[in-house]
Amino acid sequence: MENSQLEAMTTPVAHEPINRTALAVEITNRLRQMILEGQLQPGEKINEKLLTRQFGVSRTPLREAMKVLAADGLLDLIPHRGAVITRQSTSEMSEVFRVLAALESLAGELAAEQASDADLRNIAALTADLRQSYQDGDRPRYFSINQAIHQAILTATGNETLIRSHESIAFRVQRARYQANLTSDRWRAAVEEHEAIAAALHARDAQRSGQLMKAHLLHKFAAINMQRQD
Amino acid sequence: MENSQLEAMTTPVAHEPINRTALAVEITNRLRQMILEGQLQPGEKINEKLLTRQFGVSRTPLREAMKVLAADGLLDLIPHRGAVITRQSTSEMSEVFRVLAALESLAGELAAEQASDADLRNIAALTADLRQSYQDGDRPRYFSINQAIHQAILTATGNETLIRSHESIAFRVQRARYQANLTSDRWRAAVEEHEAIAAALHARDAQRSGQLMKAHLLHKFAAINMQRQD
DNA sequence: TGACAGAATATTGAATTCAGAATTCAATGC
DNA sequence: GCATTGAATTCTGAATTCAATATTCTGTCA
Repeated sequence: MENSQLEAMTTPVAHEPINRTALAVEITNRLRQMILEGQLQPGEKINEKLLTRQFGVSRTPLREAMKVLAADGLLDLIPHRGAVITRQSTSEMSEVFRVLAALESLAGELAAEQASDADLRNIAALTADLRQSYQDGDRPRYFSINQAIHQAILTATGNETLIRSHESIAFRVQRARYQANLTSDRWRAAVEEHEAIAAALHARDAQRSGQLMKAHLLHKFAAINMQRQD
Repeated sequence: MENSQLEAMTTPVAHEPINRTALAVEITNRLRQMILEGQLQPGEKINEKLLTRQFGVSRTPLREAMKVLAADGLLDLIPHRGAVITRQSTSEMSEVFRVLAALESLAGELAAEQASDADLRNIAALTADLRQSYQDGDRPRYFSINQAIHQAILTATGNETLIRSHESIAFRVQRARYQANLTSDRWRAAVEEHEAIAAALHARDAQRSGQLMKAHLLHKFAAINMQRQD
């Protein structure tokens, strides 16, 4: 994948052997990952003792991570009773997707205005890869590229605030179990939507790009929601 | 130990007792308030020792609060070098307002669809109060009602996710709002915009309501931005 | 004087300890 | 048998301690 741009951005100074970077941040990311990947199930209680053993750290950084994830809405902190992974009802999912659609719509608008030509070429290339992965029936690769495209559009806006707030909300619907199901119809439609978005961006049509992004997100929600009815 | 005596001596003012059951949350809120009110200036470094004395707590809950506020974008954590209050450049303000405008636009749409009749009556009443405060030239009251209206519209959407993410972003420009003055022209225009929004909500015109909210926010930013040029 | 090395000090990050609240579980009475 | 009480245990929240890093201070030498 074309990560060279991203990597360049995240390297301000040379030092920092990864292991040394703030333990609490590392724990926050790993714990978040565990939740997103479904290793920790919604409704499940966090076992501090177990996790500190797994991570090989004390409770202090773990608890800091928990506070952060709670602020992000991934955990519910119950006073004197611990933390539980937040449950996601369909209505909450609907809430999240409305907000996400608004943010990605804005991203579409801003990207059409602000993206560099290189950004657009990158997005176009990724979109071609996306179709290829669809034609190959390679789901893991498809999801990975799909995420990379959304990320690339966000990044191309140059709006750090948008990127960050999108990230903190998107986390909540990126849990692994939602990716498992993708009907063949929806898959094809999603690829076409992405191609339309790439075209709108190429044409620098902010309004259309924004509308397409919004629709894309709402369709995605509709598809997931459909599955969940089973 | 003798800590209580020491604290009593070194603590400038007698603070109200802190709710022990939610100390970390309490500290998070107080620290956030201090940043928003400008008691801690952008660019300023957090002095842990001083703050723990002021709050009468140990470093543990304070540091947890710092982590949360950093995740919210109010602080920058620099490894082994402490935390500094994030600066607000005009370009960052611009970023924030774009995002805020997108979120409030969504709030306008959703409120037009979802608000109860009681919600709408409440918003209409507040809008009338807003005009009154404008005619009275009562700025503090105007700001207070203005904020109440935005809050009421958000609340009327019933979308908790929207409310929370709006809140965390709005925090960041409330710092500017404390200082922001209001020209007489902008003041009148703002009142009229609010009346138009209330009318669109009353008509349950989601699209129009959303558009008006977006425009209102962007106008507000333009006004603040104008001031800052001086 | 001013630049530098290295010691002294202060600050940060994380582990450990301590206090208090919640949960478990056994004993008692009905 | 079942509910209730209260001690034992476990867990959570916060303070304290300890280790690592950064900063300041001081003395030396050019």
